[in-house]
Formats: sequence, structure tokens, C-alpha cells
Amino acid sequence: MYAAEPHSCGKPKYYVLEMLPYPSGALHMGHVRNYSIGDALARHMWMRGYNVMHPMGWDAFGLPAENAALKNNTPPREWTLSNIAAMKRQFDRLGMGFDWATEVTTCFPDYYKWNQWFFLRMFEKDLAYRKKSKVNWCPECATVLANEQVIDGRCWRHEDTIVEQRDLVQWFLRITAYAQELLDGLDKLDGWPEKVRTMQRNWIGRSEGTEVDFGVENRSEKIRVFTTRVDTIFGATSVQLAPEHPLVKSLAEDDGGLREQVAKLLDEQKKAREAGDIGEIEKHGIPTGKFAINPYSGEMVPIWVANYVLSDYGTGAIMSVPGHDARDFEFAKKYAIPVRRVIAPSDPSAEEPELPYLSEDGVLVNSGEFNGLSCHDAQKRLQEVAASKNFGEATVTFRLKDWGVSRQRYWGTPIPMIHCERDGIVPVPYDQLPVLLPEKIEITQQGGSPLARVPDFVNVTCPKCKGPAKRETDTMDTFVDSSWYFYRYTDAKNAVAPFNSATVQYWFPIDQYIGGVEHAILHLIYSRFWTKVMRDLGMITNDEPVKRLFTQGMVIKDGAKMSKSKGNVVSPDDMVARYGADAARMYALFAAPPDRDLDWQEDGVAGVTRFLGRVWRLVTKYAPVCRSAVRGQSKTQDSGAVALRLLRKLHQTTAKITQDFEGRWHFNTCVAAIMELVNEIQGADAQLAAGEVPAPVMHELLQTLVLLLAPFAPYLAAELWEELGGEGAVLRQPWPKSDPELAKEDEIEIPVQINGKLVSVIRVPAGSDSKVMEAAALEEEKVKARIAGKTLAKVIVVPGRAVNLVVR
RNA sequence: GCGAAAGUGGCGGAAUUGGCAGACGCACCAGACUUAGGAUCUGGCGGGGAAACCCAUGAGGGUUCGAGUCCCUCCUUUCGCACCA
Repeated sequence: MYAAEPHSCGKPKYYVLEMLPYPSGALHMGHVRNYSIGDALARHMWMRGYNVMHPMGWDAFGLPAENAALKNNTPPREWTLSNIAAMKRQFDRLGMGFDWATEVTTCFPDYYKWNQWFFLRMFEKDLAYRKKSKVNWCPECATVLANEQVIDGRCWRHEDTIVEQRDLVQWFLRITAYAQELLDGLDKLDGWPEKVRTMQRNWIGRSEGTEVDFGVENRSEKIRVFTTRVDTIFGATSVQLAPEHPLVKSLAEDDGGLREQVAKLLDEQKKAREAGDIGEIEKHGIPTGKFAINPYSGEMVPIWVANYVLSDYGTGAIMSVPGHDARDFEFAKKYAIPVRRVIAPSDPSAEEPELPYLSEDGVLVNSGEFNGLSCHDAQKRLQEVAASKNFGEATVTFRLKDWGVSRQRYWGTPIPMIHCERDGIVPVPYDQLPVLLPEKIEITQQGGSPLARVPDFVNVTCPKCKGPAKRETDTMDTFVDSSWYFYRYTDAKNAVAPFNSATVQYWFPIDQYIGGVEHAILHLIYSRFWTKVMRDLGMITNDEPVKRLFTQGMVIKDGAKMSKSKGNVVSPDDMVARYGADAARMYALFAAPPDRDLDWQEDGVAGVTRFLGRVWRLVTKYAPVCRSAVRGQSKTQDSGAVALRLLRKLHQTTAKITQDFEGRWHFNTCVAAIMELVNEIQGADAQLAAGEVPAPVMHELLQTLVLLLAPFAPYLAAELWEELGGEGAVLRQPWPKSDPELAKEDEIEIPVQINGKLVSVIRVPAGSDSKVMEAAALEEEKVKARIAGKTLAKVIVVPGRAVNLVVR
């Protein structure tokens, strides 16, 4: 019933997707909200006649399975699969219309085989590589984390655990190769929230500038600095090195005192990082006693080591220009380093602004042959000089780093690589994929990957030399799994390729993706990267995976995020048991607009249950009348005022909801509109009971009501559809159309203001022109009384809206 | 510190473009039905006032015939970024 149809079905396609859950064992309210939104949209689009893909799967690898294994002595696979089964039952109880035929479970070899396949392809393209590097280590996870998984110096899963820095050899994916394209692509993603695009822009962190080599007095080394303001280089009065800069190490070799002080600086830096406030660190520095040579001026400036210079941004060294940089100014004041003006206002008669002068609006002074150039021109000119004299160049620096994907854990995709003493790193041949994750192994949280202690797994034959070799024992970051899972849905059973390209081309890009904003720079940047890689491998033609992204708000309770420690967790199962799935879903849509946080109030759910009960009683009461309606019988001919009024409300409601699905997505007001409609029908109960509304009208009223309800309360809609004698499944019915003629009011209420203050309300025929409205307003008793004896200075009439009388 | 979003009854929230502030729901109050009601139905429900009316959308100013909505200043909350050179 929920399956997508073949491409040849002739219908337009619509791919609606919600982020797949981690199989923790139970859905939470955030899930209920997320999937209620997606499911309502899928059902609506289905009824609108689209070929809808609405799949679901499981992000099934990850550390919690290992923790559970340790705790309960259950193998991760078993734990994961039983969780999936339990959560699937929850989904079914909630009535979520997923197509389970295309279910994807990332911990199954038929899926992770393709992670390995992609890894090998990336290795061939030099997009996967191994290097020793400073990496983030979470002691709690006992594994490495990607930069994106470190938040304020803490682990994204353990917010109390400080991430350590370790030097390790790790596998990386070269996401930086796409940094510029990932950035440029954001401009075109106008279906994405601006917030998410901004977050990604900040994360990518593009910065244009210049790299310049400073010489070092009496040494052959150079200090390469990165600056965005090379135009201020004549104002550089010192050079500042990061404590971990290689030159610092070499200077400290024959200077024990320096070594000690640098160690202190490093320690401060580390502590600040751990406290999550590197921005607040008190600036500290040590003069090395050595001098650097400004390549433009030949000037000698002291070399310092400073705790605020980061080794992993830019070149790990900066030129310090206190006259034109706030931070350098602060530092220079503290250590009595000279401050020099090198930028003056363009207007020579203007007063010289106080230092530090940070603006780029000005001309160079005290800058030798470059005096008089504007900042902008000077930057260009200085870059040209540096390039021609071979001591520097224009560069672009990104904050984005390559994606470290090695994890020293068991429950993940094995990295398909072999270490051979003779041949080095040898990829596993494609025909030997998948590298299966061994089962029945002992899991511990210490001493590296658990896989390293499985001899059958580790010891292999080198594919090249056939000699003994060792398998890579790290597994992949689980964000690899979720970087391309939505492509697999389109062709989930494919045994010879990750997917069929033509099928993907039909379905992609995803028309609507729905999930939490917490993945704004994790999953959502990785999957954009993966899409670009697959495109460059010739597998797909789209540049971006997702056309429209929607980030729903959080579900909170009593003003706080639901959490076990706060004891304010509401269980979906409990809600379904007590109020029903329809009520729980509908409340999740009704209580707040989808993009805002939602405060879960149980009384509110009870209210929705009451409402659904009213609908049930109303529809079943008049179902016999509806069933007696003769097909094709005229609806409006012999209808009285009540019938026409109800039909009008019905068609207005239909128009409102239809319009909302097309973009605004204020489902809270859609539910409210349905409630209003029901209130109006119910308010006419006496007339209905007296038979004043003809059967064909009752038929249209109630059938349409049920259809409007179908995306929001699927169970009730299905049952009532049957009650009304409707044929086929509700989801197979065409979405109701609003007839503008029937929806039109014939008389409208117009507020009448005097000097902008509301005085009265008049009723005029719809479409009345200004003259008619003005006349009617002036005729109104209250208005008459108010303007008696005064001068009518001006009359403002907004047709169909308002009348305002300006009197003196 | 920088950037973004938000601030409306006792509560969640309505108010496409400036045009009746408080839709819809919750809670509460009153009534009906009832042996009973945590069921159902009907009505009320921003504040002041007997009423006519007046006041009210975080605070203060402005634009306008008219401002919850647009502009300026400030306050508060949430989120993101933060020695990024």
C-alpha cells in the first residue's frame, strides 16, 4: 500500500524523507514529531497523485550497542536487531506509512559492503588516505572523534567528557578537496533554512589572505605566516608562534628555560581548550630573544611564542600588527611592544583615528614604496611582489579539516585495508568484499580496537605478495553509513552495485528532507560531500542530495529538553496506549508550528482525543444519511442556507489546508481549521437532525472531512471512510479540491474606524466597491453618533478590508 | 564579543500582503443531562469599569488615516560561532 510505483507510472515523483533513527530500543517524542510531519506530507502527496517514496531504515552501527554488550553480555548484533524489531512495532502502532520493502539496515553486510566499496574507490582517487595526526580522543568512547563530533571541547555523545588530543595514525577522507564547492553550493540551496546554511558556511570557514615568509636571524629556516591583512605588514612589530610550531621546538633544543616556559603555555592552551573557552584565555607570551626579518622592509622584529596562536589554523604563526588588530593591540600593550600606524584615512584632512584602527578603508603610510595605495590595492600589489620574489603568495585558508573516519571500535564497518610488511598498505580486492565483521568476539573498552584481538580476522594473506599480512582493525565512523543511505533506498536489494544510477536519477534529489537541526554540520555536510564524490565517480548526476530541508523544533516538557536525568521523559508507547496513535500524532502537529520548539502538555493530547471522539460520533451519526445519497444528485440546487454555509466552510477549510501543504507548513493551524469545521457542522446539529441539509451535501461534507483528516489521523480516517461507504483505501482517494465559487462569502464584515480607532463593524456584500462601503459606514448608527457635529476630513476605504474616517 | 531567531491572556499558540488582537486547544467558571462522571452537550473566559467606554502584543521612540506586523534605541530568552590571524 505504501510502496513507490515504477518510474513508468506516469505520475510525478516525490521523495519525502525523515532522518533515520539510531535503534536505541525505543522511539522518543522527538521521533514522533519528526515522523508525524513526514508522514502527513507523504500521505498528502500520495492523495495529490504523486508517486511517493517514503522509506525508513536504521542507522544501526555505533557505540551504544557495544556498551549494551558490556553491560548485559548481549552481542551487539542481537541487541541491535531486537531494538529494531521493537521500534518497528512502535512505528506500526503509530500508523507510520513507510515502505518497509526498501528498508535499509546499515549494520547488514549487504549495506556496509558498499561502504567498503566506496572506501576503495576513494582510496584509488586519493580521497581516502592515512596520516599521523593530532586527533580528538574521547576516553568514554575509547575512540577517536571527527572534528565535527567535538562540541566545545567535549564529546558529542558525552557532554561531560573532555576530549583529549592524541597523536595517532588514522584514515581520513579528503572532504577539504570539496571545501570550495561545498561552500558555493550553499548559495543555491534556497530550499534550506538560512540557519543551517550559515552554520555550514561558518564551519567551512573560508578566509582569503596571503602567506608570507619571514626570515629568521642567523638561521636558514623561514617563518611562514598567514594574514588577511597583508596591507598592514609594515606595521608588524613582532612575530608570534604557536607553542607547537616546529621552529619553537628547534629553538628550545638549546634553551632549557624556553622549553620550560613553552610547556607552560601549551598547558594553558590545553586547559582553555578543555574548559571549552579558548576564546577567553588570558593572552600570554614569551620572547624567544631571536628576531624575524620582514621580507618587504628588511626590518628585524622579535619572535615570540604565544598561547593564543593555534597550531592547527593557518600556518601556526602570525605577524602581530598592534596598530590595526584588536587582539595584537591588547597583546602589545601588555608587553610594551611598539604600536605603529600604517593605515591612514583616505581623506588627508581628516583627523587620524585612534589606534587600533581596524577598518580596511584607508591608504598606506609608513610603508615604504607602497605608501598612498588603498588597502585593497596594496593587498594585491604586495601579493604580486611576494610571488615574484618568491617569499609568499595569495592563499585561501579553510577552517574545515579532512574527515577522520577511523574508529578503534568493533561495531562498525571494517575498513577494507591490509597492512603488509613488504607491500605496505594494500586495499582488499573488490571481489573479496565485504570484509565481514566477525561475530562472537570479546568486547572491551580498553586497549584499542576489539577487532585487533581476533586472530582469524587480523591475520590474512597479502593480496599482492601472498605473504602473511595484517588486516586494518579500525572501523568506519558511523556517519559514513548515513552519508549515502538515502540513495540505497531507491534500490535497496541491489547485489551488484550500491544502487542503479538510472533509478537514482529518477528519484533524486530528495524533494523534502526532515530532521533535527543538530545534524546541521555533521550528517548534512558529510552527505553533501559524499554526493559530490559519487558524482565525480560517474555514478550520479545531481550535485546536491537534498532540494528542500526542514528542521523541526525540539520537543520539550516543562520548559526543558526531555531527558532521563530531568525525569521529564514522556513515552510514546504510553501516549498511544492512553490517548491513541492519532491523538499523539495530531497533538504533535497541533501544539506548535513544526519549526518551533513544542511544549508537551498531556492535557493537550487529551483534548485532541476528545476532538477525535467528537468527529467519530458526528460522522457515524450521519453516515446512514450519506450512504443514502444518490451518486450524481445535485448538491446545491435544493440546498438551504445551512447547507450552503457548511459547504462554504468546507471549501474554505480545504483551500487553507491545501495551501499550507504547499509551503507554509503551519500544520497547527491546519488542525485548528479542521476543528473549526467540525465545530460548525456540529453547531448545526439540530438542522442536520431535522433533515434540512440534503443527503448529497452531507455526503460531500463528511467524506471531505475524512479526507482532510487522513494525513493527520490516519487510523480514524480509514475507519470513518469505511463507515461512509467509501470505496478503496483513503490514501487512494484524490485530495479534495476547493471550489472557489462555493468557498466565497457573499457578505463580509468590515471594521469601521474613526481616526484609526475601531468603532463598529458593518456588513456589506462581498466585492462591494469603495463607494458602497463608505455609504454603509456613514449610515451605521454608532458611526453617525460619533461624527455628528464634526468635520469629515478624509475617508480611507480599503476594498474588502476596512473603512477609516478621519474627523476633526 | 559576533551572528540568527524569538518575546502576544493563567498555559500552548492564532492573526499570508500594515486593516475587527487573542482563531483553535488546554486550564478554569457556570448551566444542562445524569444514580454517578475525570463522559457528553450549552454558555462564559486579556485587564479596568455599573455602563458608556478606556487600556493592552517585552520597554521607549518614530513612520502611517491605521502598527503585534515596518524603522530606530534598549531589555530578556534561546540557538549558532568565537583569540580563525
